[in-house]
Amino acid sequence: MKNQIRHKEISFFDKVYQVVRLIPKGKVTSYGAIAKYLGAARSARMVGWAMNNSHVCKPHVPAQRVVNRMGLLTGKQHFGTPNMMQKLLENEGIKIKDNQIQNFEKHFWDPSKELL
DNA sequence: ACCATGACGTTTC
DNA sequence: CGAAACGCCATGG
Repeated sequence: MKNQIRHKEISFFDKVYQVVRLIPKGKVTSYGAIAKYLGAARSARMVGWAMNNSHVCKPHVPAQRVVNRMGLLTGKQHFGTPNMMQKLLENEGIKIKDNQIQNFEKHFWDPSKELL
């Protein structure tokens, strides 16, 4: 992949990574919210795909804080071990049951609102 | 340029 | 209420 900045333009993926890094500890957001913040509300799939490539990203991308709109840990399988994502979130004070984040709205962090 | 992929989201059945 | 079908769009081959 092109990866990083070949010219001056920043890739869609890189934008996603930056937003994900801005998610406060103990907070979570959805792919759609990130996509919306990036101006591509209908590109939620791209956000998820960007996370798939997040493993090539330099620092640690807290992809565990990014879930689908229902607060479901859909991408936990991509953390190497199936329980890694849940454990990371629980370590931040988030309760999860059956891959579902409890009090999802309470932990939800909307970049287009909070970050502004 | 065309086709396949994808950690989503909405609608439909 | 759950599963499937569609839509959506950036990226790679």
